[in-house]
Amino acid sequence: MSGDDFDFDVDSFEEESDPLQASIDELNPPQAEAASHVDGPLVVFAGAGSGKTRVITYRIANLLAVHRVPPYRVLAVTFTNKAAGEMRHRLESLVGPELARDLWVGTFHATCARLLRRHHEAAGLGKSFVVYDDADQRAVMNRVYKALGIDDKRYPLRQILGRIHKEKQEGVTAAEFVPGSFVDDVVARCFHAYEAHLAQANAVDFDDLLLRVLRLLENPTSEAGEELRRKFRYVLVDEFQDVNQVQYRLVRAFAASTRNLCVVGDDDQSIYRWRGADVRIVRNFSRDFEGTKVVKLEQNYRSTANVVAAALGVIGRARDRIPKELWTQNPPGRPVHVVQTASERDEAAFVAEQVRALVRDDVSPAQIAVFYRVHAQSRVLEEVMRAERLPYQVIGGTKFFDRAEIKDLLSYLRLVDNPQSDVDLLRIINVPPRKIGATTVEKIVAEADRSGRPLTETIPAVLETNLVGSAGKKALASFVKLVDSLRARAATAPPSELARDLVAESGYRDWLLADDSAESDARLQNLEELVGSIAEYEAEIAAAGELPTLSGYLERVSLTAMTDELKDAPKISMMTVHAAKGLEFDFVFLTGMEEDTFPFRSQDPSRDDDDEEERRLAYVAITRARTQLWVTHAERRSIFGTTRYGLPSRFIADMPRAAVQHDKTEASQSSEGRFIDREGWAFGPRRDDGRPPAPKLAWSRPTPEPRQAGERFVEAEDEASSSSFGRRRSVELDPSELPEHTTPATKLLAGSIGRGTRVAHKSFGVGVVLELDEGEDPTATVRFTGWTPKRIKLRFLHVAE
DNA sequence: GAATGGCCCGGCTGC
DNA sequence: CGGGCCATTC
Repeated sequence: MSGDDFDFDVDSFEEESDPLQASIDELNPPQAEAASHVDGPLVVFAGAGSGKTRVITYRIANLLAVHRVPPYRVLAVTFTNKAAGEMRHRLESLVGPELARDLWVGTFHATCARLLRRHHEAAGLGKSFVVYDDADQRAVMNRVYKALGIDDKRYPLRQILGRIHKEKQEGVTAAEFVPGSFVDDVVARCFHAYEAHLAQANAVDFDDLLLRVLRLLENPTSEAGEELRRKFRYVLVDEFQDVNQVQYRLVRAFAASTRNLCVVGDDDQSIYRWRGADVRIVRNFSRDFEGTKVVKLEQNYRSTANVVAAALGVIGRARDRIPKELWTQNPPGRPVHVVQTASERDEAAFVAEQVRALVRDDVSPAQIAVFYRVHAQSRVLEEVMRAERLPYQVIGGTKFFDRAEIKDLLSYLRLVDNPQSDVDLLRIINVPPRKIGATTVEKIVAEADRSGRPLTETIPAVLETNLVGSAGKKALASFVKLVDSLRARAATAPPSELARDLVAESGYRDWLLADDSAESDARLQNLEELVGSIAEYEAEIAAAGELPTLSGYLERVSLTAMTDELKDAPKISMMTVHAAKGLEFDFVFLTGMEEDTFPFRSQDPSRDDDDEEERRLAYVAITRARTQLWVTHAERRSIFGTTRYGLPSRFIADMPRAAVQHDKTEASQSSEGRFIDREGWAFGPRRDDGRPPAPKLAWSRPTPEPRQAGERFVEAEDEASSSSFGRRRSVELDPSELPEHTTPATKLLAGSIGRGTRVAHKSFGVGVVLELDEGEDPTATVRFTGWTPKRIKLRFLHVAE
């Protein structure tokens, strides 16, 4: 990629720049300033909903169109791949697809991965290096523990790994690490061994992606470093409040030659301290860079005045803020609804009821979001959404790429791509079972550790010796043959084809087929889906005029944030508050607003909880809402097997009374709501503000249904049917019209239900009978759409038409 | 050597 | 509550 002599098609360009000028004129004065002040350091403090994205895109468009900067000399760092995609998309319509395509837009990790591929040699990596994720790191460390004889009980692996991670985020390498305590000696030994294993495997972890580029940049004698230092003329970083030390050093190094560095952030929205982010970096930016221009965007265009007021109430009590005042001209809108619910089920039922009402009023589900503090809270919400037939998608959490079969297939692919990757080899060497047992594997690993060579090289060597028996040798030899043939195929076939063949040739397909269960069926489908996703990738890359590669696909998989999965399908989005950063929705439900849940309190006393960060997190959550916000809290919540009785979150009390309306579900029977006053005093519900008392809400049934003795069946069913959504309407099936405790089921059913009968359950919807257990109390095993098969007594079922 | 069942432990946020 | 690990059994 050479020089500045980039040739523009000026004529076609002029036409495009007119709408650009028109749009810049629409910006308010500080926005326009931030977009057009292009030279020298600039920090933009962009309040929530202040039109930040707009400013950034116009700024870039301005650089390209007015200042004629070649696009490949502009680097824009975003927080998620999705944000990068959106930015590119917007720029396409501003400056045209050709220019937008050559911009460097991406996350720190994606950008560094791309640069490393280009400069892998200088960075000391093989061409097909792989990126090890969390699980891979643990696998490596497991092996290190075994080799060094370290006791996992005394030194929990996670803790040691976490420590190494923390050091790397500060830019500390194994060589530079100075042990300061007894435990640190263990950390140091593991650190060295861990790095050695990664190097041997031609692998990097997430931290390495950044560190290795940084090392190049900061090496004055490296040619690649010199190239990188001159590469970008303009550097722009979004969500700057969440950068860590390494990222900051990267940014500074990229911008060192020109000082054209623009950072955009909001210290009030800094929510990744636990990941090494340091708010002080954005706060001190203008001190670090002499002559920094400071712009503050303080007008909120996104939310109603009530939502803004609630958000300000929460963030106003934070310490250490850069002084700024968010304001809005928007109409007040509806008050923020704070709703007390009885339990997490009641809470979920309430959310579902409200969502249903919105959808009935023609609100697109895509404009509705449900937030929670931790993923564990999503399960109940999901169950109710499914039962209610409400279209939803969960962002993040353990999903597709965490499934065993997907990881297996990916491991095969990674091993084919990078023979040195021991973690991957170990994962699949006996999956499907091919008679290479634990003992054999241990021997090979020991030999590899002894010789310091990757397993791929060790296995053929072992075959020459008598370390393993003849049966083991035979099994190993056929495994080697398999991998070799796959690798040969990879040289010619496109990745998706390779993957498809792999499923068959590895024996994986037969292995799953042999197990004739519904589950293995689903796993096979998952594999097909993965193959499909590879094909999708190929089509996409080909459309961009590039060559799809296995490495490229694998890298995309490892770097794709879960938030990025968010499709624009008309579905309700459910996600953690962290994942919600940078997004906005018309209608937002913020759930689990109880002390200890949000603000979150860790069970682990050694972890210092950070109340300030929790507060900022709450601020982020609230400011995602455009039109209306519901804040729900439950009196009791089952979490990790125990029931917790929680007081409403302190953040609720921090919202100004005038902006908030308090309600309760009927199932919430507690005498009075208890709110923690700012001074810590409890007082009653806030009905003293001149508003009439909230109407009785109708989403919960008046009295809980009497539980009949001996009615316990499958636990989930029991809970579901006694929860408050039993009478909810649903689209395909209307349970409210089903008699609740009719006998017909049992009587009728005896004759009319059998294998394959379509039946209905008031909570699970429609399903198919897999098996019938006739007896005293006939029970059927039923598979409902979207659920794992459940055992249900016939009297709770009805024949579906 | 593989499959299955019990038990213990961790338990958040994520590139 | 659920995943991962280990011991037991086939």
